[in-house]
Amino acid sequence: MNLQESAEMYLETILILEKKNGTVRAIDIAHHMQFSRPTVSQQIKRLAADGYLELDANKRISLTPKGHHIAEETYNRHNSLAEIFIWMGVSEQTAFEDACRIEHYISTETFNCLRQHYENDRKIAKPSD
Amino acid sequence: MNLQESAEMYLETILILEKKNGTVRAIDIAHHMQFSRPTVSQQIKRLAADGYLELDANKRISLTPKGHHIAEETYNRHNSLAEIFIWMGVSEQTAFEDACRIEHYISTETFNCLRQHYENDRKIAKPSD
DNA sequence: AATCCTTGTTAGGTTGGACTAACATTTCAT
DNA sequence: ATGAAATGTTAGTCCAACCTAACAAGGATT
Repeated sequence: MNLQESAEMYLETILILEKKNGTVRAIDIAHHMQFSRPTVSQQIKRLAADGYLELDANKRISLTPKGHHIAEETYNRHNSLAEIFIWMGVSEQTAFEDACRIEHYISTETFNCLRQHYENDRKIAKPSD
Repeated sequence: MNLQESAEMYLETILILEKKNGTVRAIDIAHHMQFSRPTVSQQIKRLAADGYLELDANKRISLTPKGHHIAEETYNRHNSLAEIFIWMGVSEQTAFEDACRIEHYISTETFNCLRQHYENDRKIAKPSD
């Protein structure tokens, strides 16, 4: 699989907008990601061609199972990483921003170890103790 | 400052080669990074123009203080992150590979919290305990 | 029905960072 | 000292991912 950061960001954004609005248009993605309409339009076309999403007759965007899977994975990773960083004392904003970049570069192995470590550790003590 | 990943990688590589060989040529960088000679030649020119390194009469490359500072920072971050990941149970290879990508995207704040956490935690117990 | 606003698309440009082919220069071995 | 090998540079290409300008299509209002 191993998509580029860019594609993962689009898919994650679509998932978020789906949860929030029920339905997703290109313009919503453009607003959310702060990209121009043409840029989003092109990327949507590419992601559709690659089977990550589909457009209905009204240009509503929906994730295919393949796209949904990646979106969920990215979304979960993002939130988990942020949670861990916050727990370690990072400010909320920085934690989310860093998580958003790192989520695309961390391997499953390292991510799992990090989460495992966090869960074990949390049982014993808060870092402030 | 906030250099691109690419530039940081060049500077870190130069530092490593400096430590290893004493002196650094473009070809050594090309071999180490697996890039073509022209690619390295161009990037060296750019980094020199931006004041990160200098070339002597024999085209030997040396980091300016500005370049050295970034190289050291990147290098340390790389090694620290790898160390932390390994400590959490990640395999050596994955730890270094992930660290190499993440080092360019993690903020100072998050990096510090991570390292702080690691150091505190290590005093108490190894993760295997 | 004509118009306007929103949304999407097309065409073409820019930038960063890689590439190959070809040329230039330096170094080294004989 | 000369010819070959190694190294560096120039010129031009490619690709991903962004951009703006301009056009196209649809719907709601008057």
